[in-house]
Amino acid sequence: MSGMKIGEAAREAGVNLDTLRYYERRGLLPEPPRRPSGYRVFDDGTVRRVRFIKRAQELGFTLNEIRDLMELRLAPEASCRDVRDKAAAKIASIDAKIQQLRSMREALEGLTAACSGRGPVEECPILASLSNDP
Amino acid sequence: MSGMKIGEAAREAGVNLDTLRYYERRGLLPEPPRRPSGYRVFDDGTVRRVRFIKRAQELGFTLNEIRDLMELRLAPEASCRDVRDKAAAKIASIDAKIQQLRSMREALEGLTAACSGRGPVEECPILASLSNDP
DNA sequence: CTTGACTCTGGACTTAGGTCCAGGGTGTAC
DNA sequence: GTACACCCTGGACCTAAGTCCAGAGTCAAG
Repeated sequence: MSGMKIGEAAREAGVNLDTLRYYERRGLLPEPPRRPSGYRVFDDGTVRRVRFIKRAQELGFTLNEIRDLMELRLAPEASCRDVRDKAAAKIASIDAKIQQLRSMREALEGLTAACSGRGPVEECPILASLSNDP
Repeated sequence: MSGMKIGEAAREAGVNLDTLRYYERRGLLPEPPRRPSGYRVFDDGTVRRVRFIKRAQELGFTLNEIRDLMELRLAPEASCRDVRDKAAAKIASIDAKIQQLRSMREALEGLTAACSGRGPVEECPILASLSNDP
């Protein structure tokens, strides 16, 4: 279905209509043609593009990274390897974040293990441990 | 060393001096006494309190959660169990975040495995997979 | 007494990704 | 011929945790 107004395009893509205008400002969507009234006219390609963005976001890419990824599609000299490299870098940064969360988890686990859950808050070993200099 | 001005207290605590004023506004630090000139006067207790905040942040607590945690210390009816429950809830939310990152990682891993790294970007299976409807 | 370092306030700015609003104009179904 | 849904713009607002700034006042050493 081609030639949609912004409301319909937003419904099709599953986003708020302000999000479409925001993506346009951010350079993630091309400036759409306009009707004489100034109304934007969207086509299926744009809707698919928005869904691409949403899926990439679910994989942890930021909007800037997604814009780079999409610009790669237009670069004649870009290779499949460029895309794979970006994906690999993203995997590495996800791994780093997981590691950080694990060590936070471990520290918290250690604290709760020391706490019986009984007694007044003044004797809580968790608070005590946070209060004492390391 | 008691009776510090804000600059020294900030150095002692290892934070920016604006951070101390910000914590005061956010209710994480009590309003300090003032000299006749209006200068804040900090004591060691405040410096320790800031270090407490910083350590709790490293464990993934937000400033609001830390404020709740510290208010617990003043509540006469609060028990050690309340603190342990908050820590346990934080562990659960860390676990949830790790799970989400894992599934992102897995999806990305699947995509890069499908990509040889050779060929032009038009044939990239990663971009193709992001472009196609799920 | 002057110089330089320090402090005060209120408010603006940052990153990321949007959402919402007011005050207009447009389109169309009845 | 009008009621109602839709669209436009620019800018304000949101969360989180600060950082920075201008313009004014204070303090300490030499």
